[in-house]
Amino acid sequence: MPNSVPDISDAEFSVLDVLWQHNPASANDIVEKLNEIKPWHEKTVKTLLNRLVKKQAISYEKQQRSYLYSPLIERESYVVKQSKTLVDKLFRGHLSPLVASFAQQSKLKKDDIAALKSIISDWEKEQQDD
Amino acid sequence: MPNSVPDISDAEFSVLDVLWQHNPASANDIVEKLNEIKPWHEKTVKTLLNRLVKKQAISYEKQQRSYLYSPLIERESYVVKQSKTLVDKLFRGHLSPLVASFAQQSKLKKDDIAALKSIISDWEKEQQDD
DNA sequence: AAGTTATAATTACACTTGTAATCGTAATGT
DNA sequence: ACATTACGATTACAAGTGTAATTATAACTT
Repeated sequence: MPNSVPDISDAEFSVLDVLWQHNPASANDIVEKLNEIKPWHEKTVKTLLNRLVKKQAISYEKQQRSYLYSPLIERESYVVKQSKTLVDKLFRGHLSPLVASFAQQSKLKKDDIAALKSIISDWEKEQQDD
Repeated sequence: MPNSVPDISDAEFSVLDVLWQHNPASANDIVEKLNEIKPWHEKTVKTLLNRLVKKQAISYEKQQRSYLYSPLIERESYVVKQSKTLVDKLFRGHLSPLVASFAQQSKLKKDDIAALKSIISDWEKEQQDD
């Protein structure tokens, strides 16, 4: 069975996101990195780490006195799951209305357009191959 | 100040989504409609309606003994806010990686592709106009 | 008018989340 | 060896959520 991704709260996600960037990492490494962004108390971060361990989202390995943490789930899996959940909920599974919404909000940049074109042409290429 | 959209839980969203489809509606109308999808007790739905009223997401109008509820926030506003939140969180504000992810998961249908092309050509047209 | 009933309002209660503080213990300094 | 400290583990506690049950009240029935 592929990747069953547990529910992860917003605060927990921020911790995970640091771990995805570099791992394994000690609690202190994570606290330091996080503090560039979030003014969270060390104790808070440790709580979040514990909860992530309980949820089996991360693992640790004892190293002397402290632990080295690593992600157990991949960012990709999480991203795919969350994206699908949102698109299903808001657009009944269809992606294009989301893109249209961004377009209407002028949230599309030339980079995005170029990327979209490339995605489309790849998609069309693959259609032929089948 | 434009639409300040309150935080809305998943269960509350389901109720709101029924109201967006047809309003105004009585609590019973909503319960009935919702029960096509969710096996929720009438009491549960009433609780959710109350919470939505408190959050100022919906309003009501007394009609004889019961109330008629209507949305106070537009679905569009909610959708825009949630979409932006997700894209900011997962893709640092860039939409195209989300589309790429869907493409990779084979979640793009011909309809989506056609819609995307149209969005792109509109976008390009507008660039000229400026 | 009194009893019954349909509604809304209030209360309940366990679980999750944000945000730590405190406790126990193993390592470190002196 | 003993005191201090640096960790992780346990506990805390209010707000939000899911999921109703109970209570108050206004309307309908007889």
